[in-house]
Amino acid sequence: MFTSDTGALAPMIRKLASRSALGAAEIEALGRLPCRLATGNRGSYLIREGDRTDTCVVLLSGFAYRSRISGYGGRQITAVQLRGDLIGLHGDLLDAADHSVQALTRIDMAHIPQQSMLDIATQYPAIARALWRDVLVDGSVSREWLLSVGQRDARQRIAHLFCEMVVRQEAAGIGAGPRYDWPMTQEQLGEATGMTAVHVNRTVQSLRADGLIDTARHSLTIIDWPGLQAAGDFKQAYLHQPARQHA
Amino acid sequence: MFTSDTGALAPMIRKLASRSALGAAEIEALGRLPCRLATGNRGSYLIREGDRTDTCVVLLSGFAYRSRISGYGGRQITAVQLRGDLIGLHGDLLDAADHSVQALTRIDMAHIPQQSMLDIATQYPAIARALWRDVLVDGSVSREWLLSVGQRDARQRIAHLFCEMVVRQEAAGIGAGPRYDWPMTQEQLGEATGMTAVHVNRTVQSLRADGLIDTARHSLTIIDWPGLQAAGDFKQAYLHQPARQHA
DNA sequence: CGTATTGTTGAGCGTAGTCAAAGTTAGTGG
DNA sequence: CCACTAACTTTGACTACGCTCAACAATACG
Repeated sequence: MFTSDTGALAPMIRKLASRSALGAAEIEALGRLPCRLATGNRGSYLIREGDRTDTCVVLLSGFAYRSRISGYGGRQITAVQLRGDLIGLHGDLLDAADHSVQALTRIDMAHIPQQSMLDIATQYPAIARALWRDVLVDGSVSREWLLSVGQRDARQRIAHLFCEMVVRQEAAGIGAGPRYDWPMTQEQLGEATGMTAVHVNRTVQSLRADGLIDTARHSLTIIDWPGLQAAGDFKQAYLHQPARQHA
Repeated sequence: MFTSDTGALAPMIRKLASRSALGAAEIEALGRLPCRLATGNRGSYLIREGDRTDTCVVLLSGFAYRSRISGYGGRQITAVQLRGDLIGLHGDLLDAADHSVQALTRIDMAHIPQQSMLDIATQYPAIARALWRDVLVDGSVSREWLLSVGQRDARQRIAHLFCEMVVRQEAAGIGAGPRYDWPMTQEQLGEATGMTAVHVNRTVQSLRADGLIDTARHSLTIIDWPGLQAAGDFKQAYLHQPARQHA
């Protein structure tokens, strides 16, 4: 069931190691984690709200989003995850998953037994620190999203999310051009920013008209990076990542 | 500097033990954590954005809030913390604090060296699990706030926050009447819900007029608990706590 | 090539924001 | 203990950002 597929977890290890100091022993131990590989289609659930599970999931390729739905049917996307991201560290620590995670594109993922994660964290304090750091950064991103939705206007929200995705994709080693993968529909962009799809459309058009970006179906092209950052009130400190290289 | 003040950390231990299974050894070890006690006045900073610290803070009494400020001056309160809550587990795991934490009332707190927390978590896996669980619940609450601000209208947001504070105060063993401490001004309530103080005021008045609550300067009285829950679209599952007793 | 999904446009509306001032409560110092 | 001041709450009039509804165009996909 769970095998130790050498190299499969590389995207996760790369991410952890890029943010925390890990020695050869730790990296090797992470590589030996038992895991079960799987793929998912667009829209498929990695975790369903209410689920009880004893594994956690690592996204190996593609994009996914976390969401929760209000009692009146409004869906809020609370985070976007990309290659290397750890998802559902909750495992059996919580009674039930409090939100869903769904694939935004076709994805590859790995399931790792929760107990193995806890064990490896106990055995290697450096790994425990890396996992803690990872979760703390997720919390910081979550707070920034709340700041955006609570305090910024439509234009800033959209531009800010564009900036975040660009910086995170670069950090994850996905694309580096002015052109980036863009996995979300305008409807989903609205669910992430607390806006309707119609208003998202008008806002994106305004950013295009101002020469900041260009969009095609599944891609986002950055035309004026400083301008986009300014339009989105974007300061990348909250991502706790090294600065984006190209101007 | 750091002493092991027996019993001082009781509110934190109580909270951890109420959510996770901890044995006598773990509870004793938590009680032996070195800590430095301090008090703070309303408005004082427990953590300031940009700070670098090697301690984490435990709130022993009173209320505090986390906030981050946009480049245009908008302040978003991202969480409210009460007695027993762990604050700033980040310590030296992150380069710098990405948000501030300020006292909402006069508070008592304890500073614990970050390294002591990591050590005790390494030594006692059950404590590691309890701390993980604590952080995961914080994440769930954060997502719910994002859902509120992104998808719910003014009335729902305010009512929802009232409900959350009531349930959490009960869980923390603070008050149990229909009357609860209410530490926030309407201005702050607006900063928490992404609304202006003026609109908060009108919304609170509407909840009062509908016979759901009553408010006085520093207290909130629940008149119609089921009605308030309905008005706030409140389901407490996201708090991952036992159900509130009284109807 | 046909159909479903996604993106775009327009008109009208409503929730929440803005600005400004008055009323009320709490806190402070004489 | 009272007077004064600062902080907080309340009210009113007006504005505007973003929503709703509805239709149509373009694109992806089977």
